[in-house]
Amino acid sequence: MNPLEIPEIVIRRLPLYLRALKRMTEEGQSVTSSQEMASRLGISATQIRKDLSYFGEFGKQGTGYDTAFLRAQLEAILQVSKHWKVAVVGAGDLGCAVLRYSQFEDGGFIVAAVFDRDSQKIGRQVGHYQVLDVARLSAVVEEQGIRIAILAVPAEEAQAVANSLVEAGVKGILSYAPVPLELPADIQVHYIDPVIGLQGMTYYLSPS
Amino acid sequence: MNPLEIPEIVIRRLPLYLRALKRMTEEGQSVTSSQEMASRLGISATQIRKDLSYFGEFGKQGTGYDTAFLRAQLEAILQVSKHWKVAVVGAGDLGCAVLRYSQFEDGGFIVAAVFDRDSQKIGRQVGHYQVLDVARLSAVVEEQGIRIAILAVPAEEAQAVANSLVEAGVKGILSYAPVPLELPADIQVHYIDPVIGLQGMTYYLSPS
DNA sequence: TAGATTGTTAATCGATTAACAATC
DNA sequence: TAGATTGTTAATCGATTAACAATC
Repeated sequence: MNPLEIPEIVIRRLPLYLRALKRMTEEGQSVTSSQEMASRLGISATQIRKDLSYFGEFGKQGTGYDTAFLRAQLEAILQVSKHWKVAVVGAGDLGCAVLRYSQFEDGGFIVAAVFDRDSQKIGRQVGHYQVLDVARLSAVVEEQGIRIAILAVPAEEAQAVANSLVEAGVKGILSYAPVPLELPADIQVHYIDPVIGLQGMTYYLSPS
Repeated sequence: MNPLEIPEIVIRRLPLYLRALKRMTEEGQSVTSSQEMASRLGISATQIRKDLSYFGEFGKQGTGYDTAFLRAQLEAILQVSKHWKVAVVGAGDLGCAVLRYSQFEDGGFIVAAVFDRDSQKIGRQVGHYQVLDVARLSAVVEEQGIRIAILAVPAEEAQAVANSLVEAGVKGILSYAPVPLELPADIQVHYIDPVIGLQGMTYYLSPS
């Protein structure tokens, strides 16, 4: 089965399955079922089984799934069995919060470098990292073979920084900047914008 | 047309349209077209017109849309013409970054209270806010009529805090905690998890 | 008028789900 | 064996898109 044929929406659900399985293995639970995962995640059991079936047969009829095995399979599929180096651009409040957020490491990512353009911040220590001059971005990204970046710069700078990142070899960008980036089609981009999330909720709230 | 019939996926795109229109009006652009918005947002022009048509006829054939008018319409539809009070729970790195994030106010939200359970943090000043004891959460949320909360507490505490919030009258929760919340069906929940976002990208990256 | 662009219909495309044989 | 649960097919459901009349 050609991986290119797997719907992106399926791929986007796999990390949720993986997160649930991690928790189960950490809590010592060795077996689960599509039914149980479904009730935890609020996704139908059929959909979970269908999603997994794109990649292989991981369960046993009558029994369910071995949590550790399925977890390892999903980590392999998502390519997070090993850690990816990540560059963080922008050492403001948000960038710093990102640096101190331990979940990245658990999830398969290690911050390899932090950049800012503000001379006030360059050289400072944040968490275990020293903030580097964004002028060195290309050089460091290339040297270290960094493929993933987290963008935590103001909206006005986001496109320019994203361009530099891509030019330096970055293939995936997680952007916190509230602006749609224009990048080559082969670059993976994911946006995080809390305001967009909130505005999608207020529609459903009765007016106050 | 019954608002309940409008697909959620349509509602979720409206904030993106709104954001683009805001930018246009701020830049002095008075007219746009579905075509132009499409190319900015990476969404098809047909889809944008279809989405808008659920709510009315906002454009002029041959001309396009008045940016200020359409912006105002979308703000009304999404109910963000006025500001919503928001409670932030958790005054760690992430909570503090949220407090200093100016986009919320532009987007229609005002932080009305900040809570933490750590006595080290209670009473401290963060941005313009004083951190309150989470024990006072119910009382303050009820008093102030707060309907929306941002959850920035550790995974283990998230469900319990969410329960308190809902009991106190909160109807929408934006959660940064990496755990699926179990809440009544009428409560709006939106999750933000950067790790989930990154793991959905690594699938597509060639192994390093 | 000619050109542009909307709003909408119908066709297409894709995702979800119900049902069930296989089998542990 | 009986009960449980998988993997998969086919049917259903829903979202996107192509096409175009309406009209500014």
